[in-house]
Amino acid sequence: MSLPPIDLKVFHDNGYMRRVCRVTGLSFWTCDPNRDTCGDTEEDEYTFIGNPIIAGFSDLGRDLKDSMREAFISFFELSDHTRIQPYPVLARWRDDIHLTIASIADFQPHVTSGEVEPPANPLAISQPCIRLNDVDAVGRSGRHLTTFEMMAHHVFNRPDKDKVIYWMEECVSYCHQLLCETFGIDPIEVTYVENPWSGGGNAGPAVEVIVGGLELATLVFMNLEENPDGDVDIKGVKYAEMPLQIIDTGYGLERFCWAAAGTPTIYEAIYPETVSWLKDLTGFSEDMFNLTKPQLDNLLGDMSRLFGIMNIEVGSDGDRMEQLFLSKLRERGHDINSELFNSITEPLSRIYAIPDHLHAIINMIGDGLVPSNAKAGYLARMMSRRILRMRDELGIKLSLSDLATHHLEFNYDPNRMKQTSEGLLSILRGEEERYDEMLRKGQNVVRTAIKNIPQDSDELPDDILFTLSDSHGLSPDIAVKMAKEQGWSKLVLRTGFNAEMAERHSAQAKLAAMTSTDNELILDIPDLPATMTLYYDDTFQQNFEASVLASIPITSNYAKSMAAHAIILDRTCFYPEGGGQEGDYGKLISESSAHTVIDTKKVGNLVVHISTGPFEIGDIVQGMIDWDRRKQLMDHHTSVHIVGGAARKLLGPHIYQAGSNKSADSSRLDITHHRRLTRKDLDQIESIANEVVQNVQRIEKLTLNRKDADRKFGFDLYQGGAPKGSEIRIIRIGDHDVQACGGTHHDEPSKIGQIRVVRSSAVQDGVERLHIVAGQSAMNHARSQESILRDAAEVFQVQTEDLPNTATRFFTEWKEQRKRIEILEAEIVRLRTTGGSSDMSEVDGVRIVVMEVDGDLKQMTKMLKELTLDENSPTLAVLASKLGGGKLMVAITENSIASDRYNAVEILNHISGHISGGGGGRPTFAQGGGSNPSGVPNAISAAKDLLGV
RNA sequence: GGGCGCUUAGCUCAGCUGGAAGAGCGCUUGGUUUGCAACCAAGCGGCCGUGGGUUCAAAUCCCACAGCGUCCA
Repeated sequence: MSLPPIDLKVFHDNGYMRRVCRVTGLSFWTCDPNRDTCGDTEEDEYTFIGNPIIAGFSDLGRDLKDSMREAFISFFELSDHTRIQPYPVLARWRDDIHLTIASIADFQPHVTSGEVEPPANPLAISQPCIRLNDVDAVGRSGRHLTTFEMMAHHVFNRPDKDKVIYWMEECVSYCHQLLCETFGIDPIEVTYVENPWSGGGNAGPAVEVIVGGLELATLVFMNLEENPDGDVDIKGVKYAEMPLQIIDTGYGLERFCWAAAGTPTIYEAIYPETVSWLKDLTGFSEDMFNLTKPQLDNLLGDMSRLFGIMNIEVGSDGDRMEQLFLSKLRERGHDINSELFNSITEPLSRIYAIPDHLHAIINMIGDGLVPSNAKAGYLARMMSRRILRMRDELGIKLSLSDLATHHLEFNYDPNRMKQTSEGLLSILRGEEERYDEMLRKGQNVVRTAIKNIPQDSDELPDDILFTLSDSHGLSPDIAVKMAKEQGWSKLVLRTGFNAEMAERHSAQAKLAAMTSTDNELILDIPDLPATMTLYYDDTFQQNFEASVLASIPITSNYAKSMAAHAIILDRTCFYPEGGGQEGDYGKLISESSAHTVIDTKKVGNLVVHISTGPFEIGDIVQGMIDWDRRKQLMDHHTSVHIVGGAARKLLGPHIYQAGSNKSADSSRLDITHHRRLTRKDLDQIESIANEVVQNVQRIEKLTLNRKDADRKFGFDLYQGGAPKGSEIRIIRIGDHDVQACGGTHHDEPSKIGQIRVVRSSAVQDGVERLHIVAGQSAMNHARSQESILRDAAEVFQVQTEDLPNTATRFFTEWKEQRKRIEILEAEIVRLRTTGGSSDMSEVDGVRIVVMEVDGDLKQMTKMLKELTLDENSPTLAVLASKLGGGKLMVAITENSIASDRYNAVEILNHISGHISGGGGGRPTFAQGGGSNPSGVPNAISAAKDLLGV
C-alpha cells in the first residue's frame, strides 16, 4: 500500500479543501476555490516580486535575517519549544558527510536512531547549511544558494514508550499559525502539497508549503524505515514503521526574507550591500543598456518570475532554454534579444553568486576548516576559486581577502566564527596566491599543450581541454582565453563543452564508486556477551583472571604469521587496537598451557586476543600484559593529546586532528594547518607540550552521555573522528585539551617524562604530520641520534661539533677533485694525440685517432669533445674502453672534410662485433657497447685496418 | 578515497619520436662609464626527485615510492 491521504482538522477549520493538481497530479490543500494547481508548477509564478507577501519587515540583508530568524524561533519558544544554538557547518560528528546539509543532520545518526536523547524535545533551531549540488545555478536562477539557514522545529516521538509530543495535526497547525498570523500571509496564497519524502533509508508522509509560488517550507513526518518485508511502498521501495517518529521540518530563512522584501532575486534581499557595491565596482547600471531603472527592475523581476517556473537543470540545453526564455520575455512586452539578455545576465549572475560563495567559505573556514586539495578542505578551495574566477571575469581589482573583509562587515556576525578574522583573511590570502600561481603556471602549460596545433585553428581538441582542466585546474574558458592571447586568435569554445565535461566527470565517478577494499580480520565469531573491559576501570592493571569463552583457529592470511588462535575471554585488561593506539601484547596462562598474545583487536563489542596457541573453552586463564609496551603506548597517546593542544594554542583554532598513530617506538599526529611548519614552530610546540607535562597535575577521565558531552564541550571533542554509541569517554588535560577518546591514558602527565617533536612532514595539502617521541622512546631517540653523530664523526676522525664543517669541506673538495680529474683525463688524451704518437696518424688531411682509454661513456664523451669539436682540425676519433663489457665510441668533426668522408655509425658497426655488442647514433657520433671486453684490442686493430692506418 | 599531470642550474622553465645536458634571469670576472643603470664578452653553477627494470646506451621507455599540483567523490 502507499501512504494514506493527509487529512487534518487544521485544514478543514481554516476552510481548506483537498484537490488534485492539474499539472503535477499531486494532492494539495487550498482555500482558493478557483485554484487547480498546487502552487509549485510551471504555471504558478511568484506573486511577491515587487509586492512583499510577508508584512512587517522593512530591513534587508543581515538585519532582515536576524529579525526573521528571531520571529521564527520566538514563535516556537512561546509554543513550548526549546531554542537550540546552531551546530557547526562542518559535520564533525558524522563520518558520512563533510557539511551540515540540513537541520536534521545535527541529530543524525545517534538521535534519529533512538540511541541518544535529543538536546531538547520539541526544539527550534536555525541551522546554517551548505549544499554544493546546485552551485552552478547560484546567481543564475534568482533563488539558488550554496549556503542558507534552515529554520526548523523538530519533534522526536517514541510511541513505543508512550512519549508522543505532537504529530501532523499540531505541526501543520503551528506552521499555518506562523505563516498567517505571525507573518500576516493571506491564507489564499498558501497551499499545502502532499508529497511523500524518502531518503537515506527513511521515509514518511510530507507536506510542502507553497506561498506565492515559492516553496517556503517542507514538513516531513518521518515514521518509516526501509524494510523488504514492509507494507508501505514509496517510489518502488518497501518501508515499515519505525519505533521513532520524527518531525523534520525545514523553513528556508532566506526565502522568508525574500518573500518579505519582494526584491527581483533572493540575493538582493539577503546581500543588498554587496550586490550594489559590486554593481558600482563593475559599472553595472541601467544606463549600460539604455534602460530606465524601473524598466530594468521590471525586466529583472520578470526574469526571476520566469526562473521560478522554468526549471533550469544543470546540463540542460542552454541555447534552447535561452530562446524559450527570450520568447516568454517578449510576450511580456520586453524588447530584448540574445545579446542584451546575455550582457545583463552574465555579469549579474556573478555579482549575485559572489556574496553567496563568500558566505559559504566564511562559514566553512570560520568553523576551522583548512582549505586543501582533498576531502572537505577541497570544497573551500573550489569555492574560493569560483569567486576569484568570477571576480576576474567581472574585472574587479580587489583581492579575495578584500572581498571577505567587506562581507564580514556587512553580512556576517563575527561572533559566529571559531576562527579569528585575521586567521580567516590570512588563509584566503594563501588561497589567492595559489590561484595566481596556478594561472601563471597555466600559461606555460597551455603554451606547450598547443604548440603543435595550427595557429589558425578555430577549436582545440577535446582531450587537450580535458587535460588542462583536470590536471592543471584551467577551465576550458580560461584555457581558450590563454591560447588566444598567445596567438591562436581564431579559437572559440564550443557551446555545451562544460556540460560535456561534467558528464565525463560523473561517468568517471560512477566507475570509481564500484571499487572497494576489504582487508579486515574476518572471523566466524559465535554470539557471545560483550567482553568486560577492565582497562578503563584501572588503567594500570597489568594482571587479571578470566575464563575462556571462545578459541577460534585463524585461517585467513592475517598479517602476523605466527597468529594461530583468536581467544575471547569474559573480561580482559588487554587494550584492543583503536583510536590509533595499537593493541596490547602479553601472555595468557592456564593450568595446562601458556601462549603469547601478539595483538589485540576489537570485533563488535568483543575483545579478541590474537594468541600463538589455543585454550579450552571454560579454562581459567591468568592474563599479563606486556607492561613496558603498554606504558610506552600510553606515553605516546597522552603525548599526542598534549601536542595537539599545544599546536592549537600556538597556531590557532583551525588546528584539528586529521589522523594519528601510536606505536611503541613513536607516534604520529596529523594536524590541519595551511602552511608548512618550521623547526621554530616545532620547537615552540615542543616547549608548550613539556610545560604541560610539568605543570598539569591530573588528567581527568569522564564518561558522559553524548547529549551532555556535546553540550558541555562542543564538537571539537571529536578530534579522533566520529565515535559510535551514546556513552562518550572524555580525556581532559587541564584547560589544555579535551577530547573524546577510547584509548588508555596516564592519570598524571608527569608520568610521561619528556616529549620531543622530532620532525614534521607533509601528508597532503593542508595537513601536517608531527612525529613525536615520548617517555623512554624519547630517551632512545636521543641516544640513537647521538650514536649516529658519533659514528659519522669517527669516519672523519673529528669531534662531533666539527662534523658540519668537516662534511662541508670534504664535499667541496670531492666536487673540486672530480672536476680536476675530468680536466686531467682530457689533458692525457691531448698529450697522447699530439705529434708522433702511435695513436694518431693523418690520412689526406684528416687526423685519425684510434686508441684505448680508461673510463665510461661519459668520460669518453668528454675526451671526444676535446678531439673533434675544433672545425679547423678535421678529426675522426675511435675510442675504446674495457669498462662494463666494453665500450666503443666513434666521433667525427662536423661540417668538415672528415664528416664528408666517413660515417661514424658504419665504422662502429664494422668493429663492434669484436666485443659481441651493437650500437648506433648519428653519422658524426656513434657509440656502442658489448659483453666481451677482451675483444677491445681486436676492435682497435680492425678499426685501424679499415681506416688504413 | 579515485583519476590525471609535474619533479632538469640559485630562480623560472625548455629538452622526453632513447645516442655529446640547454635557454632566460641571477651570480663571478673583464670591457664600456666620473659613478649607477643599461649594454658587450667570458666564466661559475647539474646524483636530470628516490629506488628498481628494459637497452650496447635512459633526463627521455616501463614499474614502485616520495613530494608537489590539479580535478572529482
